[in-house]
Amino acid sequence: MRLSRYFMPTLRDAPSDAQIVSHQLMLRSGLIRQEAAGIYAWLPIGLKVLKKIEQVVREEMNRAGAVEVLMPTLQLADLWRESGRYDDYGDEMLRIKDRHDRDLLYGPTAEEVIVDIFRSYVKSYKDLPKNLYNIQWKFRDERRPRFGVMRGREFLMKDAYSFDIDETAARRAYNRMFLAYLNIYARLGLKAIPVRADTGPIGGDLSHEFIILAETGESEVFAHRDLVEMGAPGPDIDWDGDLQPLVEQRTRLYAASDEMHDAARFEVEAPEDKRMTARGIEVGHIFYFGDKYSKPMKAMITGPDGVDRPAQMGSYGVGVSRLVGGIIEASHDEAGIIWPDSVAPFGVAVVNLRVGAADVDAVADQAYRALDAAGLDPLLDDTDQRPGAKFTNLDLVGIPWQLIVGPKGVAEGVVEIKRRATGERQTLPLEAALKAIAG
RNA sequence: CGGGGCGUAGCGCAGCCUGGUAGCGCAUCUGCUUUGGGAGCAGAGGGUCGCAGGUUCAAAUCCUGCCGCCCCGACCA
Repeated sequence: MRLSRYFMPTLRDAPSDAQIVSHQLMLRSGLIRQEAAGIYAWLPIGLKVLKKIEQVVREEMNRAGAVEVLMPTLQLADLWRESGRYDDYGDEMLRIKDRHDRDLLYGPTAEEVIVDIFRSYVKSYKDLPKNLYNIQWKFRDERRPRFGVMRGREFLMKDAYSFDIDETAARRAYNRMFLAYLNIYARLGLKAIPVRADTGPIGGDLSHEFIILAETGESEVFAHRDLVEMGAPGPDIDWDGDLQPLVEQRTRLYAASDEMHDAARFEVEAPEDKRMTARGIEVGHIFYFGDKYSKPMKAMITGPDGVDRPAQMGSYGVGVSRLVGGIIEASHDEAGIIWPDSVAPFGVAVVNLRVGAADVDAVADQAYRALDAAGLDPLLDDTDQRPGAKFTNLDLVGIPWQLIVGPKGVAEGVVEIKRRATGERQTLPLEAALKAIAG
């Protein structure tokens, strides 16, 4: 992409509405534009990042055996009357009427719709297990939207729903999601901690929130240090096998957010040098809720004994749009965003420092074509701004590499490369520079 | 939903107290000079001062109502 033809409106000053760093950086680097409280338009590079995160989530869900669908944003109120939630949900639900005066709503979540789909096709235990997910915009009319996309009213969420014949099988489904989530966050360059979450009236221990570590995070986490260092299980586990040991390895170590924290237990379960207190952002939540929806909505499964039982369900959410802000909170410096390679809007920026000088243009072009051919999705800065402005902007936007082509270097047959994350620079011949970036 | 704050050019702000020609920086446009970390000079354009009503000879400024946005708290991907 040529920057001169692109749309990447950066701002020198952050709009005063934005208070937290990720929100300021998202506005300044032209990722989003606010249209109303908690409602944002996604501009080109913001959209690219969002799509990349979405794709990571999709790949890991698929790997864990989930199957993608796409449910509508608008849902029928009647389905919610069946589950009993229509009246309970309150003002957070955006209610709409169509021209026939029929009650609709903009979905804040999709349990009702997925149960409606599931029940109309699946009747036998032989068709289980099933895990269906979608990545779709949700709307919750929050009392107080804030923190930019971290707490918007309209947000992109991956929500998965598992269906099983009994609780034992449902636990297996839960375990798959538990481990898949750790892999997702690891691929996004994040350190995530699964913490036990309140299960509400259902009870049991099958609910976890995933909190990514960021100094500016909104909630406090207390965890055994080994849990953080243990990291993700990786993609090459046997997803159909017994995952319980891998999950237990991680759930037996102490981890709690402030509302569930028990200081006395923390001291017993973690030796002093292993006790970690940090700030974080909740970016995922998984739980098992049995027949809470399948029972009232009559999603019945016939078992091997010929008896019908409501499907045992779980649901699993990842805040995709929230992760954009979360990654920035976890990874930035004074100059701007530092994207992990896996989600960066462009892999590398080719910086032409003297647009119009034939020899410089030629080298920049050559570098751009080579990086494009190598699949690095390069951005060619062919604008007529001064060098300082280009560097400042590219640092702000956080493109992982800069390949800098200037008249001095070209005269000597070299270019410069700079790694955004570390600031490390190297001056070397073009071929070597391309190799260093393309790996 | 309780408490607090703010709406003046695309962005950041001053002016309001004490009513009297709407300003500054950045950005934008034109020209010249510049060009390795947000250039310099000269010129230009851009505003129903959130909206409505009121007071007044006169309202960005004072009064009333409404709307929008932000922050703190209780709730959430």
